[in-house]
Amino acid sequence: MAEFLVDLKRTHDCGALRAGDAGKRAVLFGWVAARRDHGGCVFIDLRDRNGLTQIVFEPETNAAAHRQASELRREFCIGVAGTIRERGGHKNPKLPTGDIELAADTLTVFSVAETPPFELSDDTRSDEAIRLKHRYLDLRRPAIQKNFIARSQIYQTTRRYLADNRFLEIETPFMVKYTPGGARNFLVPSRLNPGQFYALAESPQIFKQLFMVAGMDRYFQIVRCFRDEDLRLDRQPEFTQIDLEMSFVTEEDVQNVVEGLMVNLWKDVLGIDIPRPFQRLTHADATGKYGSDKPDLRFDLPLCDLTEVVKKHDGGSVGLLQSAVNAPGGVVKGWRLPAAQAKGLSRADLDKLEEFAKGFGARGLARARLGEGGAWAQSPMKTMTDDLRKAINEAAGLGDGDLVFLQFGTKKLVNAVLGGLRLHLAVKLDLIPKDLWRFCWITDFPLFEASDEGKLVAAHHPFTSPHPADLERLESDPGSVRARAYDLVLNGNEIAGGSIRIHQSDVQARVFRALGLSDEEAQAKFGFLLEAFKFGPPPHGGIAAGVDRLAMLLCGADSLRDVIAFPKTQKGTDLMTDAPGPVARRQLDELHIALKE
RNA sequence: GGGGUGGUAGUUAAGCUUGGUUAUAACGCCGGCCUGUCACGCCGGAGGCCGCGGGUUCAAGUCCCGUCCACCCCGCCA
Repeated sequence: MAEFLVDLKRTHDCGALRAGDAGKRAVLFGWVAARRDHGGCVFIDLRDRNGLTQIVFEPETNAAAHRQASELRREFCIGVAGTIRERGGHKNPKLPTGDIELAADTLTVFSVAETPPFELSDDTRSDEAIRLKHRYLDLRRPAIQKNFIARSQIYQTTRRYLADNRFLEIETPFMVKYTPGGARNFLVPSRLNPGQFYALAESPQIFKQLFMVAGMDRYFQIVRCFRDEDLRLDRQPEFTQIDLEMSFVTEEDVQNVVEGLMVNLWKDVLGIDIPRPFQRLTHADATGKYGSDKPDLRFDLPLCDLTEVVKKHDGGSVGLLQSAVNAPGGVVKGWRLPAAQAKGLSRADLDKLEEFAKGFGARGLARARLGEGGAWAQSPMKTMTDDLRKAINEAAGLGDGDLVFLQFGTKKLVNAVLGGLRLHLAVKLDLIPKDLWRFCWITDFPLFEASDEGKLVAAHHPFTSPHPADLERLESDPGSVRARAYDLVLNGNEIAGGSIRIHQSDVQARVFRALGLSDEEAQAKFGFLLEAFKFGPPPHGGIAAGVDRLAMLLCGADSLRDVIAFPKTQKGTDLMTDAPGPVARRQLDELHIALKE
């Protein structure tokens, strides 16, 4: 008797067979996706990662196999052998293999399966927690498998494209020295060095710059990074980046390489041609017009700066506006929602939006609906002078039935609220066109931003090169200095970020000083890099792109978790393995760690 | 650290506003029938610590307090 795997080798996968194969013998392996037992004959939908093939067991073909088939259940792993047959009048146009079926004469059950804990269909509505607990089953779903097939293509395309462009793939350590600043690090205790810790690398930043010092010229790596920060829909504590660095380049050179990569990815994964060059927006324009440094450009609806108008009218008798524009750095901005869209919002909806605004730390959300002759209805700012109201109507281009939202305060808050509102309502009112890929480079980021304590911190990282034209203001007006940094934004998602680095030690010293870092501190934190830069560093720059986010967008997935094989929950746990978990006291002792009582 | 949503058979949900007989349905599961289904169909059946702990009450899935878990957002993510 012929034995499966030994004599009966797999001849086709479950998505391969077509009408032209009729009459051939075939051996298929896979999982039982569905069973339809008619008593007289038994149909099995056999599934593997390539598709579904209908298997039919009939008593006249092989009575024993037919009997055996009625014992099959969902998710049994089986092998079948038989003859491929055209289905005649019973074709299934919904299946690529629907013209044929395999009339099985031989069946083996490799393993049985318990009833799955959730429905394994593509459109399963089962709670994600239970699917994560049995992730290996969730990963059997064709819709999920499709994501990982696409993700694999992303790796293939990236390696081919970057190799073609003379990049070397070189690895960097995950276990590194802790350097302060930036994301919180996961720490790894050192058994051999009591009281000492490694950090898991949040990025290969410093190492890749050292590759440039070493003359590697062009480096890339598809690399895991670790950040111990709170999770989001689009943020996991360990994530993958396409990290690259190039010597003797300007920002345009780096951007060209990345644009080429994106064009190749969209072509290979989706078969879509993305036009080049990508749009470019300065950071000032992006935050000014859209209130965000990662604007979704699939729709416009820009914000409008009303600071000067309000100033000119001295607050228009509205005390809050008056004090807002008189405060240092205070701005007033508005956002117009045209009448056609605004009519979809009831008064109760607007009240809910106020709660939404408060979520960003706003004290409220002033809004008005334009009525007859530019009058404001449903507005809390009753005391506003007609002059200011008219001036705002004109500045914001307000017409009959339009809604206008006003926000005042610090630039950061105003942009967060109105930019957030713009996005929130676009989703709610379905204003975002589908199947649109709006890539955009955000350029000219500020080099520094103010920390909570009012100190300057690096907006990107401390090795980012200042804009040469702004160098002279590094000491006198550091807040105005632009960085040679750039982000690639796609449909409102930051998918890559990078910069031209500092390679002159005098400039680096001035940046450290601006950051309030003494020579000793700089030496203690980044001494090895500064030391390396004494030995002829080339001008260089690079970028890192988030593979998980790219995969999410390319797959049309709603969540990063749908494109990561074994993702963490929002609390950073793994529901399948139950990580993180406690360890024995003995292990802690070995690591020289004492638990706080 | 803050705000919000949810947790009821294996799964997905209803019931909770207004406490009151045996907690309801669909899918799945088990048994029977069925030779052309493909979300097969028909008949029958089993399946529940209503997340957990406390409280109020004659009585709690339902009201109150606490807690755990999952998800979304803000802060955070150089």
